[in-house]
Amino acid sequence: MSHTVYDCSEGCPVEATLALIGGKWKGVILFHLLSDTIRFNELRRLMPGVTQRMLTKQLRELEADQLIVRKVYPEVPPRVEYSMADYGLTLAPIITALQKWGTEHLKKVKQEA
Amino acid sequence: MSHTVYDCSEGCPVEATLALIGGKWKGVILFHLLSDTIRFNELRRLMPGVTQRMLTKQLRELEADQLIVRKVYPEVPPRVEYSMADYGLTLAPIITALQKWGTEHLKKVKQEA
DNA sequence: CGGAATCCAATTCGATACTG
DNA sequence: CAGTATCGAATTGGATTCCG
Repeated sequence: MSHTVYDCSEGCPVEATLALIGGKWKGVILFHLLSDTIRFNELRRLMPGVTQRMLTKQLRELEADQLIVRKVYPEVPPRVEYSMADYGLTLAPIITALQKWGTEHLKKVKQEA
Repeated sequence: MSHTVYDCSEGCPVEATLALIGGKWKGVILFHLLSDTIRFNELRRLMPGVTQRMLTKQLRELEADQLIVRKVYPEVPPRVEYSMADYGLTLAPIITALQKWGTEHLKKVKQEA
C-alpha cells in the first residue's frame, strides 16, 4: 500500500524512502523512466517479468506519490506515456547508486557461482 | 525470499539491490547497524513496530546475504550481537542517501498535511 | 535472552477474461 | 492500446506458546 505508518524513533526516513521506491518493480520502472518517456506497452517489453496488473498498480502508486507523471493522449488507439515528475527526479542519485551497486553485486554473485 | 530471478534486460541491477535491502525493515536495520553493534533486544527497542518473528527473519536474510554478521556469545543468559559485515559496509552510501532523502520527504509531507 | 514452532488472518500476486 | 474485473494460489505478517 506504500502508506503504512512507521513508528520507529530514528531510522524512519530510510523506511519512508523505501516505502516509495522499494516496491517490487518500482525501482526498475524509475530507472527506465530516468532515461526516457515511455509508453505502457513499451514498459511491459522492458520488464518481461511483470504482469500487466502489477505494472498498472505500481505505476499508479508512483503517480500518487508524485514521482512520475501519467499523460493520456485522447487518440484512437489510445496512448499513455509515463515520465519522471520533478519530484521523482530528485531520486535520480539514489536510483543510479542502486544500479551501480547492483551491477557490482551481480558480478560478484556470478563469480561465486 | 530475496532470491527471486529477475528477467528484465537492463534495469536488473536496481532490482537486485532492492531485493537485498528493500525488505520491509531491512533498510532500518542496516541504518542502525551502521552506527553500532547491536543486540537482538536492543534492536527490538529501536524498532517498536517489528515483531520478534519478523525481526529474526529479516536478520537471518541479511546474514545470508553477507550484509551483516551475527555473533553468538556462549553465555548464560545468551547474548547475540549484530553488526555490519564488510560487504554490507559498501552499502553505506546508499543507506545514508535513503535516509537523507527520506528526511526531506517527511518534512515535505508534513507541510502538506 | 534470543529465539523456534505453530496457527491463523491479511495481503499480494498471477492467470485469465473482458472493455472503451 | 491500455487498461479493469474477478478469481484463486501463494506469500506475508501477527499473536501466541514453548525452549535451551
